[in-house]
Amino acid sequence: MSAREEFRYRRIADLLRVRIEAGEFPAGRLLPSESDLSKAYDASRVTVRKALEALRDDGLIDSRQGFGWFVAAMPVRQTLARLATIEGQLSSLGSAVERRVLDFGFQRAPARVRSQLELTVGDDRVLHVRRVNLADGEPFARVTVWVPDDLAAELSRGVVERSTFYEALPVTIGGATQTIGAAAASPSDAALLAIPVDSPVLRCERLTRATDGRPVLFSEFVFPGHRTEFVVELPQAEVSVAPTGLRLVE
Amino acid sequence: MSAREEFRYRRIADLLRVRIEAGEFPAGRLLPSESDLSKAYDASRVTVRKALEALRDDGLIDSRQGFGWFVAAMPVRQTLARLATIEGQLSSLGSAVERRVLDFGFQRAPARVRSQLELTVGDDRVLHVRRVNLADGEPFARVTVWVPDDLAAELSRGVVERSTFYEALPVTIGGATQTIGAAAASPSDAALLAIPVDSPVLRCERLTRATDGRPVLFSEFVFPGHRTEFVVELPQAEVSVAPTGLRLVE
DNA sequence: AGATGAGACAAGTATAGTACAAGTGAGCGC
DNA sequence: GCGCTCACTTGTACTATACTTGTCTCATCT
Repeated sequence: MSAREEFRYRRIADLLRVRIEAGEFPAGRLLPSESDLSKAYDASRVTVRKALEALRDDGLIDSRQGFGWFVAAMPVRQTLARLATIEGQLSSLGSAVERRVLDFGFQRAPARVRSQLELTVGDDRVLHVRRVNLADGEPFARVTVWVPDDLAAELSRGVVERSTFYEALPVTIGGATQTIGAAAASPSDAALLAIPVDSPVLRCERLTRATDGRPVLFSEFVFPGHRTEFVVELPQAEVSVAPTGLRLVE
Repeated sequence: MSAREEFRYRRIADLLRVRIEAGEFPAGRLLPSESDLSKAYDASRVTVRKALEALRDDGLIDSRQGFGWFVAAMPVRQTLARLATIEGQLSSLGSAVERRVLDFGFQRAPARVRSQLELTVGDDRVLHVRRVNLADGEPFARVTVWVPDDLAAELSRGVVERSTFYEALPVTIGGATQTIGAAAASPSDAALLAIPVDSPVLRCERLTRATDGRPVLFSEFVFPGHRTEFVVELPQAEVSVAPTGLRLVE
């Protein structure tokens, strides 16, 4: 029994969180009533309430007196967190994550990278890092990253091996645009990922921007198709949770 | 057990919206009176009124005291089914979209579909539709869809060919979870999509839920890898809904 | 001392049902 | 034509009920 679940309300909160994040209750949807939940989880209303209040503190749900508990509209950050840290997902599942750096050095940016990072021809020196990520000793991704050199001053080969770029960069991440496509494994990627040449792979490109909109990171990921897949939550337009009797007065 | 029902007025509003958008009431046409509707839907006039007022807030209908409720002259096109229907993106880009239905019929759900749609072994009849989507005459997707049969009563082969499932289903879409993976083209898909066998394809599964959380649609998409890729926006602070879209690459 | 269980009560919401005021339009008598 | 009635409509306001959350009190257990 883990320390997190020492208390019943903690355990119930975790169970509810899983159900909500699994999409059983879309944003705006009412949860079962406190009395229903207390019956379902065989706990008192006090305990169920503490669990719900804990989830409200996390911003996952909200409530209105006489109405009920409903899922808050939030899912964007959730999605970013899940997509942004594939390594984190694996490590939280107990896998031993290892980053093996193959190339590390400064060079002039290839044309595609230069345009994506909005660099000029004269000022196009970038840090180029190519590495393989392994989970439990098995390769699961080949990652290539380009960083403008003025942001890469603090980076060393050791830092890149130990931490993610999002942690190592001296800027605050504002967002990213990612493309996901299918391709056939190139001979070099096939060798790195221990898969046959031309077998299907997921190929992703991601352009990450700082909060001021400046592109700070261009990365390419290649995942073996048989081992990986993306999960995307597609929230629908928010349902109104305003009281029906509410009306604007002049 | 208490699967708490969604609010009646919202359910009635959904039913009326479908009837209006299906053209049962042309623009300017009077709807049945509130008392008629309350008899027809076996609900009180207060409830019917709330449903109508919800539709008025959406700009779909309007009312005049002593006259009645009528369909608005220029009904605001509902932004509801915005869930990245690829067809919509293509048609908005000017491509001629065509849906060619290959299979259409009722059958028992395969085990995986049954569990995803949360059906029981006794109650597992589903509508199974397989089709090919074409843009400008070129195939760009093979789509297979399963719908619980109680939701498929209104669907016909013609409806499926003319409209998207999101428009045709008599429920309001609440959200969806989508997985994206890479695979090798099967012989049948290769033939349908006019690509070589074993060439890389994007394979997506999507479970769509109604606003009350009930799974209403399970679909599988296969896209040729060389022509298509997904674009995912990962904003961190913005509240904007970030739709996931599929983009054709040249 | 804090987590939990059980309950009572207040306040808010959705719905059903009823009643009445006010607006609309068709049909009537003139 | 005009004015009127009358049936029907929406707009609004209540009551009542069942259900919900919000907030207490008190007891029990570790």
